[in-house]
Formats: sequence, structure tokens, C-alpha cells
Amino acid sequence: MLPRTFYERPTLDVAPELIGKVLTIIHDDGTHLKGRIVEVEAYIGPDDRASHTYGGKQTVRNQSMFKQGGTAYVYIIYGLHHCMNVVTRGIGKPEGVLLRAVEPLEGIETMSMRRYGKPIEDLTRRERLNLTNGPGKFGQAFGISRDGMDGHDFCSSTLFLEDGERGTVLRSKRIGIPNSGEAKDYLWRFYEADNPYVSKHPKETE
DNA sequence: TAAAGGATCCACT
DNA sequence: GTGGATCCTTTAA
Repeated sequence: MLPRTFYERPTLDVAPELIGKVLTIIHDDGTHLKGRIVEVEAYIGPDDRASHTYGGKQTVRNQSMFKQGGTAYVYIIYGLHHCMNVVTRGIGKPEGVLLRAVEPLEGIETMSMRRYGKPIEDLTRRERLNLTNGPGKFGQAFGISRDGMDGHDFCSSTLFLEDGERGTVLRSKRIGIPNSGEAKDYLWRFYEADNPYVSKHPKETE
């Protein structure tokens, strides 16, 4: 399992290195879920208009962002989708990386039932790719919720990351950022080239 | 207490 | 490629 020192570094160093890492979540009912991370975005609180912690703003919802590196920050977007972040740097530094998409490795049956209520063999090709190719979809497939997951430690026996194979890492502008303000142009999205589980393959890449 | 908006997803064209 | 759904969190009065 990746040590805490992996997370307690500059966010823009951690984010691209998360590509290819294998995430494991073990739920209370014993189900093992594994996925290979293929898409992330960095959010650097104090200087980032698009972050929930812009200017160091601290609320009931985002308090996990202020904890030590390797903490999970889970929030609900648009009232219904759960998104998971990995907190970086140290206590009092509200920075993190949003996990946007993974490639399913283990527990695919469970993911299929959670997402579509039917077994994997009944899914269309499109539905299989739609299991985890977006922040909210990944959250639903992995059974992520604020109860129990928010504030959880990535250095624990039921939630952790391990090394995995990594392909070519590309970078782009982030997705869903309003088309105004200086934060929109930052190339803080990282994803694996040619991976079908990446939510979007934009034109502007480096 | 009320109002506005959002780090998205899905169905439809 | 486009637009609507949907409800929680924040902020201001």
C-alpha cells in the first residue's frame, strides 16, 4: 500500500502519479472493489477559484480537506452524485485530487448491480464503459457515500492505493469549470492516453 | 428562512 | 452535441 509520504507532497506532483494506481475499497459486507485510476483533477484550495476551499474557506462539508494527506474527501454534487477526492499535503493545507474515472478490476458484478440493477452479462457495450467513466458514476459503482467514507484514511485496511501499470499520461484543462475566472485555464486534469474509461479525450493536450 | 447555483449524468436528437 | 433533471450546501437577509 502506498505510504502517507506519497500523499503529503505538492498536489501537482501527486496528481499525475495517481494515474495507473490501483484503488481498493472493502465494504462492511465484505465486498472487495478494485479499480485502476485513469483520470484525475487537482484542486489547490487557497489559490483555486474552482475549489471548494478557495481562499482557505472552511465549512462543515469540506472539513476533510483540511486533514492530513491521504484522507478521503467525499462530497455530493448536484444533490445526488457522490465524488471522491484524495487529500494531499499536510494538516491545514486544503488541497486534493478528484478521482474522475477508473477502470474496473474486481467486483465488477457488484458495480453492475449498483449502477444498472442487472448483472454484467446483460449490459450493453456502452453500459459497461459507463460503469465508472465519470466522477459520479465511479462513486455510485463503488458505493461511495459521505457516511463512512468522508474523512476515511487511504492508509487503512479497507481503503488504500497500490502501484499498478501506467500508460502515457496526458494533461488538459479541467472539466465543468465555469468559462470565466483565471482558474479555467489551468492544465490540472491528468488522464491516461487511449483508455476507454476516460470520460473525455479533449483536443488540447500536452 | 429563502434563494441560488453546482468539480454531473442521462436521454434524446 | 444539447438540454433538462434534481436536491444539497452555502450565503445573505
